[in-house]
Amino acid sequence: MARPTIKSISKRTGYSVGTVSNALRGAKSVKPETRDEIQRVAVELGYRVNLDALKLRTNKSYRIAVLVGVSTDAPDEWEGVEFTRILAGISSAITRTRYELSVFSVANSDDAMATLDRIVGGGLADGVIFTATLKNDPRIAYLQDKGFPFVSYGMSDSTRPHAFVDFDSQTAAFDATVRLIRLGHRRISLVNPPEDLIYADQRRQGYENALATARISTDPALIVSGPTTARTGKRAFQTLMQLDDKPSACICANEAMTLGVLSAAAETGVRVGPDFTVISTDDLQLSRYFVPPPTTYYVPIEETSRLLGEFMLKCLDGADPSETQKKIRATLIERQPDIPAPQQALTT
Amino acid sequence: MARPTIKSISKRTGYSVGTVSNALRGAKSVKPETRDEIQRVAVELGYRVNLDALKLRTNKSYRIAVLVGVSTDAPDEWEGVEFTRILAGISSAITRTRYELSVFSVANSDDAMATLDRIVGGGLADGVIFTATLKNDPRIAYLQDKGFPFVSYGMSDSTRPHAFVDFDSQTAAFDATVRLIRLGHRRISLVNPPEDLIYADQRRQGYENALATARISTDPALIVSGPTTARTGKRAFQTLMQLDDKPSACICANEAMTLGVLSAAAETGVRVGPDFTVISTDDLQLSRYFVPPPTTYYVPIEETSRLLGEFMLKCLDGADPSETQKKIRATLIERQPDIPAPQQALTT
DNA sequence: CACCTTCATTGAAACGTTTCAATGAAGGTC
DNA sequence: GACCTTCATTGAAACGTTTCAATGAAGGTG
Repeated sequence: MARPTIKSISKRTGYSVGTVSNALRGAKSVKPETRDEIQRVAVELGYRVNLDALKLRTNKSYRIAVLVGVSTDAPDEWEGVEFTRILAGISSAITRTRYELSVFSVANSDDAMATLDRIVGGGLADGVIFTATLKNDPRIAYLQDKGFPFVSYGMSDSTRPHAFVDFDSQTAAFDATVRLIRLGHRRISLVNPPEDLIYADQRRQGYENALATARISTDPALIVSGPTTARTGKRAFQTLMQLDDKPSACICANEAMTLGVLSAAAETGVRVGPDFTVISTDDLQLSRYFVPPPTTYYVPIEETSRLLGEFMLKCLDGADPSETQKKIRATLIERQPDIPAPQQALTT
Repeated sequence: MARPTIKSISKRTGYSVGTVSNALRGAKSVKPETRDEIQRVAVELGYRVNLDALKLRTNKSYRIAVLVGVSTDAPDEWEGVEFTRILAGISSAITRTRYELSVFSVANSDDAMATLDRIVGGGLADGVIFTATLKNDPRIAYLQDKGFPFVSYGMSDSTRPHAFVDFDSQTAAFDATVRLIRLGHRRISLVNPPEDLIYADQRRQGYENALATARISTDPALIVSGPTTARTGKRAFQTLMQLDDKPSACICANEAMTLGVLSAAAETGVRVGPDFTVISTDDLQLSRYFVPPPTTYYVPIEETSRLLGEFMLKCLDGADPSETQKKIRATLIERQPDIPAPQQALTT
């Protein structure tokens, strides 16, 4: 028994396929009773629309592409991004629509561009979602140029407005820095993601603003950046401990980096807490299990990702960018008592 | 300028669409020179096959569905599964084929079954990949019943053979247990995933075999199971420390659980190393940054996942199950010196 | 009653492929 | 030269939708 089609329903009810099609989509032109009857029969027969035919006809793909970056810089390292959550968030937003999620795994920028070209040129999706916006992001330039709908996780420096969901890194970094200054810290390190990411700048800005407000001079040596992995965190800590004037605290960009810093501190014999303070930024609430658990700025990734999906739908509906932009504030989770900065510099 | 179709090529070359279609697929019935000419023009025009039309006609979807489980039991907890890697692995296997990846996020078993029904009944994909096989897995029963191609990550207890890639949990658990016994441990705990998972049994089997070989009696109180999260690890450790006869070591099912155990140990004041030994199982090489870094059994998830993709393609090609089954052995990574078990029991 | 509107329905074309029976040209055999 | 094969190509149907101009019935107006 073949899969029921619009034609089966037509035959069964006696209405033409045109009417059936209209009825199923609830068009106003169909008499309510007719519509109900047809829909009833459709359910009875277990009818499901054939997406391929639909797509062919309408030239829509009913598909949302998600670009998943899998870095080849550090293939063995965890980057602290839980795509499961991101996908679940997007997924929950598009449940009950006709849309499906297509995932494209990309290794680098060239790969991403080639993939976008396949998607746009080949009609593989109606819209794209991607993360980690760059300064002068070529993906955004390309998609805006093509007029192809997209939502980015992370704002951009593009002059033309577009849909995005962003974590307010600047405020989080500002708050974290202020917090440390209040505790008496003067030498504060910023453990940052790669410099070509937009949010690296946002974090730096927040950090520097806080220092400037407190009239503390900035020191470039205190800012370390690299892939958002534990390895980077570990190396960062080791490098910082080589300085003549060592920091007494650091602010990490994500959980993986925090883990690396803690690991390096433990190896070096630096006691996190009394000697050195670590502040994290969390996606997963994972850092509460670190030793010791650091104070953190938390952003609920799944909820955030749901917004990505919702904005995507709005975009596809032709919504104005102003309706599809949102900055998310982090929640502070205090895990360490407010230990004041050590009175004398670390001597390691 | 619209997207070029087979018809554009037909017009341009003068050959009929039928010939063009055949030529593009390299059918033998087309004269080589004709074929070359058509293919040249196709490239020239930037022709790309319209997948929707193709699918409609052939009734294939050229799509592989991946079920991503996102547990709602512990929505806030990290389950230690990096889907990015799994997707990247599968992705790399199907690059250069016509297949694409569709991701379906499912919350629980019912959800998974409903999703499968949509996929199979709606022709949303040609094959399915999913993880974490259960005892008496309803997904496997359903798919085998429908004769729908699938590859599972994890073997099953189904009586009919099917494609799978599995991590050899039993051997890893056996080896870990033997290792601890050699170090003098007699009270060894197994921190296990939920009991309905096939690999929970495999781990238990390996563990019990090792104990039996050493003529050490088993104690049900030493086996704790729950979602593969840090929370479970933490609670497990706390529970174990309530026992009169406490264990001196434990074997965790994944990195998240290990992290939880380490966290609980630190809070309880138990010194991991001298007082208590932790052995982990790694997907991500993340545990090397734990404090202290535990010895671990590592399985390279990305490579493993590539196999999932390759087996899927073979299945779709009608390969025999015997060609699409593989058990992966873990690699031992020793991170702790071989500290013998403490001579006297823990007193916490 | 002739005419116009409104409303519900129909029928056919179109989307871009694949597939397959039919066509016709070229070459071989007797 | 009549007949049969082989080979390359053609033309049209089919896949399951949506869309839109056309149809016709019912109701309203003068």
